[in-house]
Amino acid sequence: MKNYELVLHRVEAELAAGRLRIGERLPGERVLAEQLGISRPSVREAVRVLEAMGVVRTATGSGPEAGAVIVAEPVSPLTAVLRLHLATNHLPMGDVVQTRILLESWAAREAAEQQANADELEILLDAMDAPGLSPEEFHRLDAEFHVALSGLAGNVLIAAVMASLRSAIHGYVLAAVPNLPDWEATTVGLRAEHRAILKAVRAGEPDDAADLITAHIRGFYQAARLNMP
Amino acid sequence: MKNYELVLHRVEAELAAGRLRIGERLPGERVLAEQLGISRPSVREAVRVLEAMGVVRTATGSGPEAGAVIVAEPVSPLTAVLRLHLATNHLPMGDVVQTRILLESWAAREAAEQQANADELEILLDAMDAPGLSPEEFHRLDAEFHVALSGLAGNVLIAAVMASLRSAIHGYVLAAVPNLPDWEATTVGLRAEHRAILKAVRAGEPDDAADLITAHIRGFYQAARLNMP
DNA sequence: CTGGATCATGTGGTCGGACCACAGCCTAGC
DNA sequence: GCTAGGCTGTGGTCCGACCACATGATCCAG
Repeated sequence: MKNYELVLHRVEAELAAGRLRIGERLPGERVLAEQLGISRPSVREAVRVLEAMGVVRTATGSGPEAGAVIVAEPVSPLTAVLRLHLATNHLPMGDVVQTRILLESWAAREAAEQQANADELEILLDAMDAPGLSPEEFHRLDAEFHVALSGLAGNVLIAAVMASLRSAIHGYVLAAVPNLPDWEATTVGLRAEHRAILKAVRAGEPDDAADLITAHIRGFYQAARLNMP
Repeated sequence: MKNYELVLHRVEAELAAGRLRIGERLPGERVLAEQLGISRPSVREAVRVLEAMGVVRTATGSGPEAGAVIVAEPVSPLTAVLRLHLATNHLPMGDVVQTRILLESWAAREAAEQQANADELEILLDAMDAPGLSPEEFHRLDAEFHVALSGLAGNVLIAAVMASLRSAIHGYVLAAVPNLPDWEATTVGLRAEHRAILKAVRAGEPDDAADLITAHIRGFYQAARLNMP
């Protein structure tokens, strides 16, 4: 058992027992080190891991905002894991796309069935109609649209995974933009597809919503020649 | 920019560029520290994060197995993230169950359509027929069956997520066993359902396979009173 | 008495150096 | 030629120190 794992187990146990809640602060690194009988560097390694896992947020200084504060931020660690494993080329892009299709078509179907409030989606689509958007800006709004749509289904795990997928592939998608024959024409098509998806969700047509978003995702990846399932 | 992030970015860049491949070793901590102009503790914090992310595996000693070796192990970090966030109670168990149903029914459907080789599943089911299995042993085999089934669809991301979900909830499921009215009777039912699922996959009946596994998962969580969607 | 400038305090961030345990390699001795 | 021992390089751990930062108490001037 490595020393820093003592801290990880301790924190996880206290979280599970409810003795540590979101918004509260971890004991100081020096205190933690003395309590567990280990050195401050070992504690720091554990805190770094917790930070990477989205469980704490560290800040210098004093006051209630400083120190290691318990948070619940599952998106950034999932993003980091996916990005790193995409970088190793042991996570095929095709599998990511397939997963997106599965999650998003489910979410669209659920959103349509629940007649979820889709006003936020419309704001994003309006923003995407602005002329002269750079590919980077356009894709960021596009990602926000897809993530927001996934969130409508009300499942925080699936929403987090979707947000992570989008963040992780952000760079790859932008790098593939030059593969597109005509960027302007592509945005026109994507915007129209988004509107159609929104319409289906609002109309309460689960099958239509799911089919439209499946075609939307598949179509883009084929056009951009990001290798496909 | 914190110092240890220098290492993370460096490693991710080298992975993406193909200069670091799986099985190769990271430079020694002392070397890395000097190359980046930072201290060894900072390097160590970064290595710990990479280890937690399943990108490297560290070992002491000398020889090709020692040091920080590049690996691709996405399951353990995903498991850790899910476990920690389950511990914070900001990840409802119901959402996890819903996600399982979505992923596993998809995987069962795919496996049935592809007529994937399901021999491994049968070995697991035979092992589950052994009399006198403890709930812990039974559930471990059960988890293996579900993960193996998810793997048949051939999507490494979905398989990794499924494996993580099972590992993360392992403890919670075992803790819920006392809620069951009759453990022995439950195992009889679960085994029969597993056989039915396997049969549907082998028969190439995607709809049946998906429906059976959905009912299988939902039924167990309702019986064990792990809160449901 | 009021208000702003200043310092004390406690936090994480970083560093250098030191020592240990471990595993493989290499060499000296048989 | 073979074996046993030491050598070397790896991560694992610790100590002590200093820095940067944000806060809040304190002090002094008005």
